Amino acid sequence: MNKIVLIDGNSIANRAFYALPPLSNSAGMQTNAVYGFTTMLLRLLEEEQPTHFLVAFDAGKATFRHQDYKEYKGHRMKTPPELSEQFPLLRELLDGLSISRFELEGYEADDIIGTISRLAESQKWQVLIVTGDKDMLQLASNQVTIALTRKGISEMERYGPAEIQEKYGLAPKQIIDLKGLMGDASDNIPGIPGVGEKTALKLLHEYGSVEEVLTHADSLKGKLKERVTEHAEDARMSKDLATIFREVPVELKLEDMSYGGYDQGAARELFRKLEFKSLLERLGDAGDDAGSPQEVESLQLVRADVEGSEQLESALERVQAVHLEVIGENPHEAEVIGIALDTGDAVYTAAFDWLKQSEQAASLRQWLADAEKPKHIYDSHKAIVALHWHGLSLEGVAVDVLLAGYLLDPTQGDDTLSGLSQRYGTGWLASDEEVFGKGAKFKVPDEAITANHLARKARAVLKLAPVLKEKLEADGMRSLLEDVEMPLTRTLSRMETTGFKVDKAGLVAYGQELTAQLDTIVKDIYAQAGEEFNLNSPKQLGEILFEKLGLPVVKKTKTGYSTDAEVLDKLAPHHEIVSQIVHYRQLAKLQSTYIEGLVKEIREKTGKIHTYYRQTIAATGRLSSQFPNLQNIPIRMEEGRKIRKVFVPSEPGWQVLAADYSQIELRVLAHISGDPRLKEAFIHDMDIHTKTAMDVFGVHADEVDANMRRQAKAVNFGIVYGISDYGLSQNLNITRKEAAQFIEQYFAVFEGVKQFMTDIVKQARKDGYVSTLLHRRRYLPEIKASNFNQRSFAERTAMNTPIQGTAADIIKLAMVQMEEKLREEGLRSRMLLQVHDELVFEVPEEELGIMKQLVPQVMEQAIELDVPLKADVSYGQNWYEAK
DNA sequence: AAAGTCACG
DNA sequence: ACGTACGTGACTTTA
Repeated sequence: MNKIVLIDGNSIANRAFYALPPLSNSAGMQTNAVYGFTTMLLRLLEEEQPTHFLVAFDAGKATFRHQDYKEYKGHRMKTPPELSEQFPLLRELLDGLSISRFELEGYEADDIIGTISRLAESQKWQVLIVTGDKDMLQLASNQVTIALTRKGISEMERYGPAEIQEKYGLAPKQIIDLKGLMGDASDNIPGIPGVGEKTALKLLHEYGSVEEVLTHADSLKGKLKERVTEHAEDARMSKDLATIFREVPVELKLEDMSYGGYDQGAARELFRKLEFKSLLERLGDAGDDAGSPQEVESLQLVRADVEGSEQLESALERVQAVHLEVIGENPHEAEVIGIALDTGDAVYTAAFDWLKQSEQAASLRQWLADAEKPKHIYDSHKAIVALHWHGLSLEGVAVDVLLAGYLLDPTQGDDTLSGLSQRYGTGWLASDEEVFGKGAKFKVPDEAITANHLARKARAVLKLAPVLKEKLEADGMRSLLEDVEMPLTRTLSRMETTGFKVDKAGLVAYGQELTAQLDTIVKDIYAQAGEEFNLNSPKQLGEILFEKLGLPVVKKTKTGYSTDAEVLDKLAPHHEIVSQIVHYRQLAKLQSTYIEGLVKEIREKTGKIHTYYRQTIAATGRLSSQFPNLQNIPIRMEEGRKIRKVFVPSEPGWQVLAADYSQIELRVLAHISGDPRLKEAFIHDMDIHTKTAMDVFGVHADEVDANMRRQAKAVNFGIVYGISDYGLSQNLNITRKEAAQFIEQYFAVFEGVKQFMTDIVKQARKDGYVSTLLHRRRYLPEIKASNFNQRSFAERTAMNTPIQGTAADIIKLAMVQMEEKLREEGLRSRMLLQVHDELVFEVPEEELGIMKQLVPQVMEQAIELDVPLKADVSYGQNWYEAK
């Protein structure tokens, strides 16, 4: 069957113009409307596969409508020149892509489209009209669908008669009556004053048409009756104006609109001229056509939920890759919309509802949950968590290509499936952004399009898995993936779905205390400032401090005065207000992030907070925590630390148990550097900062005062961070010279550490990367930069990453082993959190004895180093007490 | 969306 | 001479 796509050229160009940033070519000519138009064209060509295609434009200023009503479109703003000068380009583009276009003096694009759609309908063609103009809905029929752009242009909503009925309760024809009653300010169509969409719909639902409404004007009440009677003529005229004229003398024949694809060479030349880089890439510039979207391999696609559940059942044993489409960032509240399974021969797709509920999907659900059925996947973590909340489980992950990609290069920018496919050359895959849109424009497209995209994702996973696995093997990270990261995914999922019980009332009560305190402080600050201002605005605060009160400017930011804690600290002696501001900042932080923020994250049903750990974010191999971040709950200041009191066990009589590694990073450093003195210190389990002070200052233990220990501690931090005299001087508030001396003294004593630092930088320069104990890698291309800053940064990173990363490796090992132990021993205790060097559990009373012995033991024995690892354990009624 | 700030290890 | 300590996430204001 023939299918024609009709585009309302002016409408779409307008939308694109206003929706997109003002992109321009090197000649300074704005091209955003053409660009937006082009991406839409390409998408329609690909997704609709039309046999015919036409773009209609408005022509001339006056149309037949102006003869009836001079003010028609009277108030409309002039088309800005930045847009009107894009129309010639647009025409050129359409010609270049062999897409027919049409315009006719005296008629608008919608009249042309109305006429052509009528002709196409009479030939029993399928018609898709693309526009931003709701008036066009009047053309909808069984054969004619209207795609309305929403907000931008990437999002389209399709309307047939059924959708119009659903949305307005009207037949397509009645759209004209709707407009007749309510008018249209943008076209300067009056309608009946005071009648908006609500009233108009009510009237139409009752009487059906403008004429009938007018006939029954007498039975209306009050003001409405008055208005309808008075403006009857306006209504009739408005309806006329809104009626699309479907008898335009279009000399073009339907056959003239046939579309048979475009010439790639011509398109390339056009895109080059217009400087559409991303579109050129899609075409595969530089003569490389392999990855262009027009030439993707065809897939044998079976919609298991609608046509082939039996086929799938018999194919299940051969499925190699699975893709679950999870919508949303937070898997604890995410929607799963569909699944795709790839055997290598065919891809089977299904809507999630079917997977979740259909009897036909029972064997598929079993297969998903079967640890003995290996399956490749992208982001098993997200899938496992999202599925959990729907009562489904996923086991038997063979290769998680997201994890594999992360290990191969944790700092690569784009770790989406599409990005990985491109990087590893396994074929072109549309990005989710292209298919779904992003931000406010995000929308799940039609089922067919979605199924296709999901299928292609499953295929992308299938192709990537062996490639990435081989690379991992070559780089010595197969075990890191299979024995650490993938098992950890399951452990994390369990921790997250278990969640941490929170005393909501306690949180709210503390919030009220803070509100009262904040109130007082704010008033005080305003009084001292002599005016009220937005304390949360660094800009306004800066004006008060540095202009009104004349305090010295310590530091500037890109945009103005700096007012951060360090600056305020220096300003404190100058004015009383400063310490108040510091206090305000502290409490405001608690209130917004840790009271209000956390309250929002408590699940109604369970009274728990479920964080989501991200396993593929940190460049060093650490985890990160989101929604909410439970790795940065206050502890350093007592006021903040109190927050931890609301984190309680989920069962009565249970306790919170926490165990943290003592000095794990310096112990790791002792191990990998082999420095004898550092090793010695840990073998004798000495206080490392005191020991450092003794060695650096050359004094006895009893001669180390608090200040010396503090300075030594800062030096140790500096060592771990990749030391620089400048950084240390900043931290200790001393001169760079003094800092440099400290460092020199340190290196004189800890020669092994010094050696390690120089070696690791050399190695990074030679190999281009540094590694952790478990062979985790981080590439540091900037280690060769000529820019001092870039290079220095890379050098510090080279020193820090093996330390921080190895510590991350170790606690990951401990977590996996801990989970195993709990299962083996049949313990009911549950692991809840990881905070980089700390694990938190909830423990039944009767397991307290075993757990306070077992947890540190597992942590300490997770791996054997040249120095002992040490973990301290504590427990209490809540997280605060476990200190 | 970026910048500034601050919470944690 | 150069001028930053390493790694994260959340909130608020502002452009």
